[in-house]
Amino acid sequence: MNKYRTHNCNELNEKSVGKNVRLSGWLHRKRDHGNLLFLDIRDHFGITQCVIENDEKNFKVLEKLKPESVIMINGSVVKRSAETQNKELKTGLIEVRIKNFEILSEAKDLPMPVFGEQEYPEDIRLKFRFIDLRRKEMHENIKLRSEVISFIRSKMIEKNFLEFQTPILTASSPEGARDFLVPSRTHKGKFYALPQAPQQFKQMIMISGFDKYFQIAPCFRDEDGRADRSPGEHYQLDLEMSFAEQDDIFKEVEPLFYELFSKFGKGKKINKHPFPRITYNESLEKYGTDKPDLRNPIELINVTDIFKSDEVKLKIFKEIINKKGIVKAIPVKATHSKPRSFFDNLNNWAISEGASGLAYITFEKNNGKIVGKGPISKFFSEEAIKKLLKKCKINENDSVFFVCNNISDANKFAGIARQKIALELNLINNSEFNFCWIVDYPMFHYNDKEKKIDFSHNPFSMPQIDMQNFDKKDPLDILAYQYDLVCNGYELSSGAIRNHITEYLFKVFGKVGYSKEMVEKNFSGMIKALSYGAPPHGGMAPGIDRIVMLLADQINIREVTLFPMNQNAQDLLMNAPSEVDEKQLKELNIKTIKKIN
RNA sequence: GGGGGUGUAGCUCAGUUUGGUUAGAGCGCUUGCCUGUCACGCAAGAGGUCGCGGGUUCGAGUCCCGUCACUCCCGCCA
Repeated sequence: MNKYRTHNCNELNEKSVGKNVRLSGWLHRKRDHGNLLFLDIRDHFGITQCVIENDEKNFKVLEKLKPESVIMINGSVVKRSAETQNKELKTGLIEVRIKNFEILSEAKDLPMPVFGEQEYPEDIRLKFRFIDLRRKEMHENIKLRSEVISFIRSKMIEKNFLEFQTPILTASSPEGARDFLVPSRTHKGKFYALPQAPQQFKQMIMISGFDKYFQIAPCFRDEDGRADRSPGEHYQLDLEMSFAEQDDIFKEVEPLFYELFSKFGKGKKINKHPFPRITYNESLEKYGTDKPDLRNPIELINVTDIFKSDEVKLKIFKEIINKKGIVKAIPVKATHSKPRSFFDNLNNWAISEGASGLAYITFEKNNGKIVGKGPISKFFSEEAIKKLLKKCKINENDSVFFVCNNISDANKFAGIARQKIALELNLINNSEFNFCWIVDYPMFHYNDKEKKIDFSHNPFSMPQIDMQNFDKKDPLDILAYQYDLVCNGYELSSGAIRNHITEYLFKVFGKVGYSKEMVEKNFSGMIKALSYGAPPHGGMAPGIDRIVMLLADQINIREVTLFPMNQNAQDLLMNAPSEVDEKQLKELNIKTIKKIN
């Protein structure tokens, strides 16, 4: 017999009545009636009510014991009388009458309780994460994370992917995020880098002839945190396939996600695969972002023409249009019952977001005719109103918001406003998962600051053009076999078909100013590997943390991470980062410079 | 690196707009009472550098300046 327990705290039921049992767990909650004491004992599995009366010699000790102390109790299972049963609890039909007990570990006064659903400051939760993780919601989230990973792993193995580990200490490479560097002791003055992703390794696995690979891979990027992005490290389902085209990868991944979200999505509706494919340009045009929330029914419309014409006399917009600006309309249905304050508040919100405001027109029927209302309606001719209604596919109950700026800023802000307005109007159905692929990313974009062409995504992606015609085309018009998987406005994954032809890779890098020599130097392993027979290949890498976040219905990634760092990339529990001994630094040939303020 | 929000008891928060007696409530904690609770109940009590520093004022939790911490966002994230 196990020394600590005969049953866990979720196991006992009516059939156990009369048995002598031993339970171990945390003292969850005490209810002290003076001469009668109820103790809820909790473990990973559940809660069992235990009871003791004051004629027992142990009564006084238990009465004083602090919550969250770990105890082992011996007792007998008794049936509760009908009126004292607790239907909420799986073990609520019985209780354990305590005969004797042992305190296995005593708890001090708690910085935060485990019992209850009260919110607690995050720095305290992080500092005492081991207590926070005992709390029901966190415990469930982390359990879900484990189940999600197990599910993914078994599905991937079923699909004949092989799971491999790749190095954690590797080489720094240009492009991408800032690296975490690890100084080398044996090679003084040189550094390893933690991998931002196993990108080059997974390509080499294909080149090594393994056909399909996956890994639940840690990725390290020295970037600042966000609610949906941990600073420092995160996990990806890294996968790669040989002799695969874009559609082959989609076909492997779509059912995986469909099944995963069906199984763990708490009954939320999922759009059936194949998931819609939306081009990058179309996504920006319609949703103002490359990670659209398709639960939001609003679609942006370009109405620059209307504002350009003499039918509209709005001078500020015309000036911006003359400087290559555009006007994006955000048509919103059924706003007729909204008070003036609704529109004013949105305007104030826009200003607080750094925009100059959010212009709008509402419509109503007057003498059988639809007319525009609101501050800027006077600038519109009857004809302009007609055109607007037609183009935006709306009627007298609706309204249109306008954003006017240069193309990229107009799209970007219209995209944010689209989501804000939908949230205000409750247009987003939180009981569905809406997946789509964003495809046809541009290979390059123009970097305004540095006045040069840059990679807009992964430099190893295959351009959607023959190598022979590559130089004939404006690089900014070249698309890549590069795609994202998006769900409910979150980017879940990036992926690409890779460029497996060294000569072509040199050409591509050449466009952003890398000489052949620089590519050979910075990506020597990769170039070498591609030079001895590389299969065409591609893959992707969905973010595990974000998947679990969506499934757990959380908006903060720390809620699904066991031991996360705070926004300033500090581990408050382990005290990382920390200073190290002078001796350690000396071995590494490293001197720190004290920052002078 | 920049912008917004928050900071009052161990925790959640009120009080700050309009400066004025001894800074409050709930939960938790301590003590006492209580034999059927499951957010047990009842009573009493302890607990405060109002984030920190400076300033204005007869007087600052409240006004001003600075600063720190946390958080959200921008930048960054091939």
